[in-house]
Amino acid sequence: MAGQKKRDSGPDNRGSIKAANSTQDFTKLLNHSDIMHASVRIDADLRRRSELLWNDRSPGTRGPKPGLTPDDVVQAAMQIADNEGLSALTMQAVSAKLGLTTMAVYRYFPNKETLIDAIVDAGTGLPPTLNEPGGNWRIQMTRWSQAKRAMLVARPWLAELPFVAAPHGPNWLSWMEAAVDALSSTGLNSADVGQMLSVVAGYTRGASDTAISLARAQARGTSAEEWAAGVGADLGRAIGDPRFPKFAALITTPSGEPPRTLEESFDFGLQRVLDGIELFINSTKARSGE
Amino acid sequence: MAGQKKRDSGPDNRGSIKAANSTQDFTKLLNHSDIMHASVRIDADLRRRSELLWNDRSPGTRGPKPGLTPDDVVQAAMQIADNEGLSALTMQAVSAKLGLTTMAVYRYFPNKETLIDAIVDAGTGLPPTLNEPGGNWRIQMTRWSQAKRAMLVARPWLAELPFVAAPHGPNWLSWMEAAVDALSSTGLNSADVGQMLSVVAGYTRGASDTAISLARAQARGTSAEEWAAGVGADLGRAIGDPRFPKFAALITTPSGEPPRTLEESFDFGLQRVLDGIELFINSTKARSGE
DNA sequence: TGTATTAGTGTATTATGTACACAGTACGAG
DNA sequence: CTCGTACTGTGTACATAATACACTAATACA
Repeated sequence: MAGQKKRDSGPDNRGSIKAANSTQDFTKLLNHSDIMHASVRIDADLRRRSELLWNDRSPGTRGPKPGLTPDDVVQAAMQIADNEGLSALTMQAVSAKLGLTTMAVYRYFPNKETLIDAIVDAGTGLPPTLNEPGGNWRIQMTRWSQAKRAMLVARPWLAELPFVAAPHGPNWLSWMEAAVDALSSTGLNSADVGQMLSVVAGYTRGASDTAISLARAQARGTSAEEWAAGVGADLGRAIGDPRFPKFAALITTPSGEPPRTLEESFDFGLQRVLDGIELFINSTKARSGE
Repeated sequence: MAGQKKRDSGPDNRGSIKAANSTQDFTKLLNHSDIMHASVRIDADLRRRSELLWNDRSPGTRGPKPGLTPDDVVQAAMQIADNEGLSALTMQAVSAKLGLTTMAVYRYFPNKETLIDAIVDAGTGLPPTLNEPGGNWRIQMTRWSQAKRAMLVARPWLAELPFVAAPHGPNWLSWMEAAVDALSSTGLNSADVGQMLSVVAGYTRGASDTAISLARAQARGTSAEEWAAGVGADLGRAIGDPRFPKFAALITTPSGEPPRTLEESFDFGLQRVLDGIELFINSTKARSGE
């Protein structure tokens, strides 16, 4: 707590001051009309976490040199989450991997929550480059969505955390930037760009859940076959149950074509979503005077 | 462990046997072609949880009567999650609310994980009735999606758990049943119905994240204004940062119209998604004869 | 040079899940 | 009718984990 308070009250809070002035602008993005007051008290917990996430900690020249960088700690924590899952990510596991005592980790991150904020952003990573030659918004958003899904599947523990809840780190913002950039070429106004972004981002997140669940099972050592058999058996409880006739029929009716993979299914759904967006873009264009 | 093993090996495992026979059918729903083997070993952890979730525990006539029903325990646990959040849901809190010792709870649920499986399904509740007169698939799916979002917002702790991960309880299946029922009137084949379902369900889940995050903050005592100010300040870090020019422009450009509420924004996006689905339905109809 | 500052250690506390042994109760077989 | 078995609830004990606190040692600047 002591070290943390010191960091909190540092002189370096320009970010939040700047932001407070433009709060009302975000209501557009947040699409929430109740919140147009310019000087509401900011949620204290969020601000603290956000500052810890963004502020490069002041070097502080005195005393012994740290043996590690904060990024070393983040990398160790991420490896644990990758290899053994989020539940294995304990402060003791991190310190052991780093060859330190448990409490030494607290010199780098004031508590576990802050460390998790850090690995969420680090694990998110940077988006792929989208604006390659020959692309249009649709191709770019397809790549964006696929890349985001791949990122979530590669680190299934990311989806185990309350995700959209702030704080948002620089990597997360980079993903937003890339998508806004791609959607800007549609000619939509900024409100509609934000809207279309949230449609694609929403679909991407929600429709990745099944693949994320599989990835988590695989990280735990379960084979894809075992996982599928388990889910299948679970859903199979609908069969013969009078409460679920249509669903039971759905999963027992053979369809001619070979079944899609999870990824093909995601891509197929994504194209339906993009169809809907395209329809909107075209009708907006038509309406606003060709 | 002892009590649990007893329940595991009861004679009542018809569900899993039945399901094992039809595993290959689910591959269609799961859209995963790798998994067409009929007799793969089922993921042990999932099966145990699933059985505990579905099997009404055999009454067992001997001994003292239980003072409570399992549902009493579920209700108590849900109240705690509702009022104080998932992190306040401890076995001690549940037992205290019930007026029992901590270990007594273990007579009703062999471990915390199982209790959580139970409150997830209980918290999911039943879907609304969709097939009222004058509806079509689009109206019905709109209601379905809105209701599911409302359910998630009402119990934001549901989205804090790895959701799509099985086991799926009867209430969850009821939601599936309702959606499949609604989509059946489109004339799509079963594979496509499953596909459209996963598009709507995916969008619904993912696009609800922001509202869920707000709901969680509110449950914690943060006002909507504080939450929005915090998120706004957080996103505002993009302003002036050379890495995020487009995003910064997006959130600072004033738009003429009044901003949408979170709910309006969700609904608007949902209609774009349904537009895409409708396009697909129509083109499928056109292609297959008409 | 010495003092303030900081990195890392060691120990203690608290919260939590859960194993285990026991006490009391009530049904049903003898 | 009664006794043993199966079952509910209690009390205690323990392992894991987060983290507070006091301490040692190192090091740059006044």
